[in-house]
Amino acid sequence: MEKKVSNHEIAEVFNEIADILDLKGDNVFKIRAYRRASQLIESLEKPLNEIEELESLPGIGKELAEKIRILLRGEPLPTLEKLRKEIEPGLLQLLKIRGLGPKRVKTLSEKLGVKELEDFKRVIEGEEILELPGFGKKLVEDLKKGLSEFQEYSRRTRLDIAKAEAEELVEYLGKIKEVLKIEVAGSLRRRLETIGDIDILVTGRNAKRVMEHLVNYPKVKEILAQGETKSSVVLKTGIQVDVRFFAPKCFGAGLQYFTGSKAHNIAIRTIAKQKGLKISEYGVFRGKKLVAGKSEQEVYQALGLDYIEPEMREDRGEIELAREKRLPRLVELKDIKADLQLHSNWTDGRNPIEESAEKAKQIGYQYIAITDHSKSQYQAKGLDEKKLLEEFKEIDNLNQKLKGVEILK
DNA sequence: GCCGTTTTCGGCCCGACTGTTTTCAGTCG
Ligand SMILES: Nc1nc2c(ncn2[C@H]2C[C@H](O)[C@@H](COP(=O)(O)OP(=O)(O)OP(=O)(O)O)O2)c(=O)[nH]1
Ligand SMILES: [Mg+2]
Ligand SMILES: [Mg+2]
Repeated sequence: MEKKVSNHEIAEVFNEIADILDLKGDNVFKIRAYRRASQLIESLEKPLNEIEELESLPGIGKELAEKIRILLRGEPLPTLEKLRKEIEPGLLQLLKIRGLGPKRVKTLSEKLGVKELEDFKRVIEGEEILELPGFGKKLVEDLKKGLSEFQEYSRRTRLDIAKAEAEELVEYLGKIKEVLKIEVAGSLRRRLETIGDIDILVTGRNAKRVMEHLVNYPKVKEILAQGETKSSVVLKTGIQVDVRFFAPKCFGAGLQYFTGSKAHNIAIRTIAKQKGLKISEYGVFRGKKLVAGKSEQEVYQALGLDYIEPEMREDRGEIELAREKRLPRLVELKDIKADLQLHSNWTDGRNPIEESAEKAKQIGYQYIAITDHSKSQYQAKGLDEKKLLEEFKEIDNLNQKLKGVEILK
């Protein structure tokens, strides 16, 4: 039987290639091409082996398509095999430590013979490291913190957990009068399933005051950076929070930037450039003149694009659709008309049927279906014939009683 | 490595914060 190679595995390969090239100091644009491909593949819903024309994917050309085909066949990739021999493989994990990028890892490797994590743990406690160019006392202290976070926390957080954490922080931030408006941005706003960090955008009168308020949040464990427009902290849960402050006149451009994704940003900035414009988080500019920035709609409009919902901003073809006015309408909560899979407290469900029906009506459902287990599922308190008929009777009665929602059985 | 109604070669997004820097590299968003 043929071994199935997942999109994730292929994305990992391209990311590893990018990391190795980075350590070797290779061409930054080539590295970006590998990283972009990795990100794209990670975000695809369809398995790569079901995609007819790999070259039609944005950022996938002849070379990468061929490499994907090799990997899909389950064969080793010569490029990767060769690159792996050129560096110490143990160095790759060091890149995940905050504060350690390719240049510093390279220095540690060349000057102190660091080959892997264990070596780094040793030299970070020693004196030699302070002799290295660019490695001062403060940096070494920061790297120690980066190391302990790397060992302590998992890399990404589930959306629901991050969302709750973000809402709590937003409420706290809003307490001071200098804050006018707060928006959650980044992958949380794009509703990815997992979140790398919480990105929050604030507008108001006094940036300094806002940043002071942020670092005084009781759940802050560590301050990574605190500047005039941008600060980063780590919460006690290990989740990182990035906060950016903007004046109201560039709030839209700021939100557009901070929502991302990175690939989407690069794509729209490239389009702007072709049109003789420049986009940054401060607005859309023609020369020095600000032409858009108050709202996100303005930003997209300035590029001749329809507004793109955050959930679609992944540079997977949404920009082309926006240009052609062919973007799909996303399903919203109000579009959901029914729930056809509900258990009740007649079996293993938590709520009485009436409560579920009332709630359904409240959130705008037209009908629900009760699908309790039958007696073949005795471990889930499945109903026998007699009980089932009794339940049907209750449902009939409820349907008489309740208006505006129907219960199916 | 990718890409193109300005290009098939020569570009490739733009900016903030920090430390050790005497003018900016490195890392990160
Ligand atoms: N233009 C531009 N914007 C960037 C870049 N890196 C990050 N951004 C913007 C877009 C991102 O969505 C946003 C927040 O950065 P993050 O690193 O937190 O990424 P994001 O939240 O998308 O994903 P995450 O779940 O945190 O890994 O900042 C960049 O290199 N260029
Ligand atoms: Mg983020
Ligand atoms: Mg972030």
